[in-house]
Amino acid sequence: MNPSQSPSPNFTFLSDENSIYSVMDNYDFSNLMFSVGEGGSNGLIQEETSSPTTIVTGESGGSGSAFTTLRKKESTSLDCKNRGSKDGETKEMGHRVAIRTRSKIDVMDDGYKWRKYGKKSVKNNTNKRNYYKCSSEGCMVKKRVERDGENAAYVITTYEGVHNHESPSHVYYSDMVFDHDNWKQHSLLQSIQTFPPC
DNA sequence: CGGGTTTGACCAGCGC
DNA sequence: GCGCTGGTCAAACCCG
Repeated sequence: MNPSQSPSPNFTFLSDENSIYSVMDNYDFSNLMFSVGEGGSNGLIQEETSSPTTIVTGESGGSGSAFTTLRKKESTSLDCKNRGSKDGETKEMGHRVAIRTRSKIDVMDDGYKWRKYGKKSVKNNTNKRNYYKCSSEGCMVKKRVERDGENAAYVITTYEGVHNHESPSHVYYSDMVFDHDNWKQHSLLQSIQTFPPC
């Protein structure tokens, strides 16, 4: 991942700069924590306990994944288990990214069209967890959205899988709207944009 | 009428 | 083996 790269057109939060500014009022992306787990073993984690936003990416299935680290650290109900693993084997479940964001609204408009298919109350969280699938034909990307059980001001959005299509609101966002000195902020979008192809 | 949401039921994995 | 829990399904419902 290279923060200096031009952003991929595959992902956009919004359709224009004004919208970006407006969404930045709703999502607090400052001081975000960013971590990448490659194969579950070489995850890099930069901890900032006061971070209003947390991103964790990684391939599911690794026993030492960043997901696991986050889960242990924050005791959230974020599901990072490797369901389906057996005897050390890992089952291909696709790329996953978790974003913990202090937000006034529950569902981040990430440019893709989602269809809700489930809602469930989970342990250690009084708030319901919502399940979404990408409504694009043939795209199996899923996301889970839930309020942090410990701090309802935070929303945990977990993306699972990779889109095999471009965002319906296929619009390039401008680097201008981001503070280039804030590498982490830029990385937030980069991490989501760089989903590998299905 | 088509597409999205709601919600109870069902299933599979995991821990005890 | 059993109960708990998370994830998914699908029928009913809602809305534009």
